[in-house]
Amino acid sequence: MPYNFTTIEKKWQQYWLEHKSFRALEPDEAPDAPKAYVLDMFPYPSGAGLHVGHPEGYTATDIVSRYLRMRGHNVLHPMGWDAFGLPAEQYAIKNNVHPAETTRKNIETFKRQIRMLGLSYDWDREIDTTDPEYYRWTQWIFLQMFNSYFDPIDQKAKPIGHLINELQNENLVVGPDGSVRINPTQEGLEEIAGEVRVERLWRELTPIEQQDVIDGQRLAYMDEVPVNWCPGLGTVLANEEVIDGKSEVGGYPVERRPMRQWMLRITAYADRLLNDLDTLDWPEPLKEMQRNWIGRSEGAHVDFEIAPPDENVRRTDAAWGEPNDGGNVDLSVTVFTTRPDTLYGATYMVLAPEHPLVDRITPSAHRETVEAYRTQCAARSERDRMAEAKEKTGVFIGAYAINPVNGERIPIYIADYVLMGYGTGAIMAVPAHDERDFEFAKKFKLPIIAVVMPDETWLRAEAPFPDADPISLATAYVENPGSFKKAFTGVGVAINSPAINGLPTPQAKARMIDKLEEDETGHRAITYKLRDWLFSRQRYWGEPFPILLDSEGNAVAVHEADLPVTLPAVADFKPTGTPEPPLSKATEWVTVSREGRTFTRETNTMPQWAGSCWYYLRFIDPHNKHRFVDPVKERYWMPVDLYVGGVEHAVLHLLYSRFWHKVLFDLEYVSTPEPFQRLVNQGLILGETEYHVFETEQGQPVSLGDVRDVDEEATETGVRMVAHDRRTGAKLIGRRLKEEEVEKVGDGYRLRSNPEIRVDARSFKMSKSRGNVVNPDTIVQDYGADTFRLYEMYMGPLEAQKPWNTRDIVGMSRFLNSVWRNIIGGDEEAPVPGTRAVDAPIPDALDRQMHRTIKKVAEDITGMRFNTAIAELIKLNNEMGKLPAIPRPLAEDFTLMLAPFAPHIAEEIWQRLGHDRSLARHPFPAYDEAKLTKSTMELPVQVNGKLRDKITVAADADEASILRTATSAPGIQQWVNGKSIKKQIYVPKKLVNLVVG
RNA sequence: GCCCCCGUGGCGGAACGGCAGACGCUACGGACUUAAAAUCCGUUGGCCCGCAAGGGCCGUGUGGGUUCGAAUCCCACCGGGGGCACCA
Repeated sequence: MPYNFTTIEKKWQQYWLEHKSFRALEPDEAPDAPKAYVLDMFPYPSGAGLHVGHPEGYTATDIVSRYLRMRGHNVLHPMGWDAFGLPAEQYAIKNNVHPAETTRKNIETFKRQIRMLGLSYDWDREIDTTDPEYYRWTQWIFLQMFNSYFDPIDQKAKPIGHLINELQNENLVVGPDGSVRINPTQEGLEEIAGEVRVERLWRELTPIEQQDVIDGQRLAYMDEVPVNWCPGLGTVLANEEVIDGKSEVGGYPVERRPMRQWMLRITAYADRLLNDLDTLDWPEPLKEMQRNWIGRSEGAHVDFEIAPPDENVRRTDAAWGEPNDGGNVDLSVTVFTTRPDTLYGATYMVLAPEHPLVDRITPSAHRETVEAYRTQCAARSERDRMAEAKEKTGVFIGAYAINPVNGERIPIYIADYVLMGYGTGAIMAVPAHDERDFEFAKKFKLPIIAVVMPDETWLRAEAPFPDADPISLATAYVENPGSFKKAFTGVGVAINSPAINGLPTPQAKARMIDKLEEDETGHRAITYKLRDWLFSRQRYWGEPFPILLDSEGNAVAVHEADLPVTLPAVADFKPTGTPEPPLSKATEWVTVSREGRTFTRETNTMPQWAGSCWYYLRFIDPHNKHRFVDPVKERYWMPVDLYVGGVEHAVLHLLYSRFWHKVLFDLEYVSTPEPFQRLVNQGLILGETEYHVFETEQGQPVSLGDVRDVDEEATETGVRMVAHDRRTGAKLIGRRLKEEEVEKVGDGYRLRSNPEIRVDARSFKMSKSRGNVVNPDTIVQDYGADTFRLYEMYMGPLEAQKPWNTRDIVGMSRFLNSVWRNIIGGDEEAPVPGTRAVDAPIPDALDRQMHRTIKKVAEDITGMRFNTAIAELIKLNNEMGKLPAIPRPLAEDFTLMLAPFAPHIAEEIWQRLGHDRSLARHPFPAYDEAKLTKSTMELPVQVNGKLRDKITVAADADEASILRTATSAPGIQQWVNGKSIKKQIYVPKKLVNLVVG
């Protein structure tokens, strides 16, 4: 008779809520308890409700939280809603419901589902990012960024007032591009003799220039950047949402157009975001993803002078194009390279099509072709450019640059394989030693000069002829590297490079940089792939910016006292059809008068990620009306000790919130440089394994070996598998098979009805269109929350990707029923519930096992190895089942150990064992070291590494006697007789290995 | 193309360089039942010898290596998954 999980689970969920069993104590309430901040990535409450992936991570942190509470920790374990975002808004537009309404309903559903799992959240700390009381502080943090700059001296954020001081004191100066840098001469710029002065002092600027410098340094700033604008949808789209120049949704054309957008200066933090990864206890692959995303490259900036387009044309001639600078300014292009050692091999230069210098240096004869090419590039989105990456395109612009190391005139091209957004938007092309340059040079018949000698293996592999003679290989490479199959991009020895000949690549790089710095034609430089974060969206359902714009479009901060800037409750939140955000239609809201002047509000909103950048701080002090978080509480709780969530946020949320946190740290609002000390990624739960046979249109099955290009294809009703016949190329359709139609033979699955035919077996990501989504509601209804929790934790390692298998759930259900039967016994409906617990000592063997289990379960919970912890509990329960009655201490300790995993049934058993208080804060059982060992031990004995017998010896026996016992063991004789024992190995308490020969 | 992770029974998965397959599922056999389901008990990597008790051989994607000893460490290859992708 199964226990009644429905009643029991409802009862205890209500009990926990009423008693606030999981309330996190304030710092002064728990002066002696160690703190633990255990956090889940809070969900976006979508309309679909919870899927089985959510409870995986939530149960894991719940087990850890419950365990730590039982170990006397003061645990902060909160839950909230990341509720701003596009899906609610799309749904709202389609169905004409206000997004606030859908969001409210979705949160309700999520909350009900999460509560039904019995998770030990402190519900008094629930937060919702769309609540004005929450987003006032999101806006407040934005204002801190708006009012801060990144100080180049101390490499940290500081209030903007400090910037003005430093400029006035001339510790900082202004560069020609308006950037701020450290004053290169402490005495003043006039000291740089004979040089063209590029930096300017604060006092040399006009007030308007001064304001521009300030605005240009803010961590939150406005800038004109090219975006994907889709007039059909009336919004900008991310690159991922654009396919073949059309919108993914609706197929409307998309244009690239520059728009004035809010940006956050995350690039200033690139180095710290990179370096501090080393201090974090995060999965290495995830750190690697962030490292790649930041993409730090070391190399050099090299300046190339621009030569006149023709020997006979002077720089002042009209052929230079506009503006005419009178010949007084040197025209030069700076390139970034990671291989300065290949500078002698630079045979041409490539600029990004959008490079600003192109207009100035293209002679009139080439204007038309250049413009045509630029238009062609602009019409294509970044994504298309990547898709067509195989074929190199570009045009010669009619100008030349001078290679600074050898004075060679090299032609300048524009090509879209050079990106304006990376490095300087210009490269020196070294076709012999760069794949892309190699391809481009071959297509445009440009010279290829070898300047690095590859090793012989490479030469032999890539040579155009099968010659094996090393000398002729090397000669051939020097004479004609273009005839080889590809460019040599590895490290070798410098050749054809007078300044560095004979040097291995690393030294050659260093020497070349030194030379460039001596000649003042270049310097050491570091570049990042990371770009500043485009932070504004033309949407309704997001946080409004706390920004006013004056008549010139200059941004002014809203006073802190006027926060929050609430989202106006408009009826019309649909896109305007122009780049104007929907909020611009809220005319009353938009116009603001302040101090006698009229302003308009910024009508863009913040992106989905804003609210999640700092929510972990608000959980610490969710009801504070005066600060975003109280500093005393912040110091107590931070950092987050354990953070669990999916890997999909690796370079989004997890990078963004580290960045915000560092800004807050620099401004001394938080006490730790990093927010999340330990992070664990839960693996994806896939749908049940599916079997497909591929068939021709006539229904003829084709074996998997004769099939190629297996893929998925969307249909009106869902998704199907498709493939092509390897020989005929005919299209094949996958037919889903029932499990019993399939059998495993050898290394694959075959049709039971026709073993000739091999079939496809795999699991897919759960998706609505595939129809393989499992709803947690059903599982909880059929088996109960405790069984559901156990099943998800027992599936395998938390981090691993693993397929769902409903059939397996019954195992956990049986386990809990068996526990119930063992400790409680027969009828749980009895008026005075009895138990099978008796006051008797635990039998020795079982006592040892119990102590081993306590040790193992405790270690496994800390190490997040829940599957093996549960296996251990099952084993102990199986042993308990063999007893006529359960000794009370065993029943109690077992129940306490089970509690973090299956809290409802554990509480119920605990109560029936005669306790009138929840076990939530009852001490977790402790194990006795002395009970872990036996007086005798069993040792395996190997001969030549193969197991041949086992011996039983005293636990404290010495090595000599153990070896004596081992060599004389009965099962060993036949293997050593007539042979000499060459070596005896005894691994203490592990095994004996005899080497004979 | 580059980077990262992973290949163990019919399935999910255990195993500080030291007894491979813990634990669960499935399947099979048995008990209970008029019967079925549910439940409970037993067996369950493959091959071979033996009536049996028992014993032997082979086995962690493939091939090599290090080691007294390798699923575990190293090299190469094959297969799967993920990330980045014209990043100079």
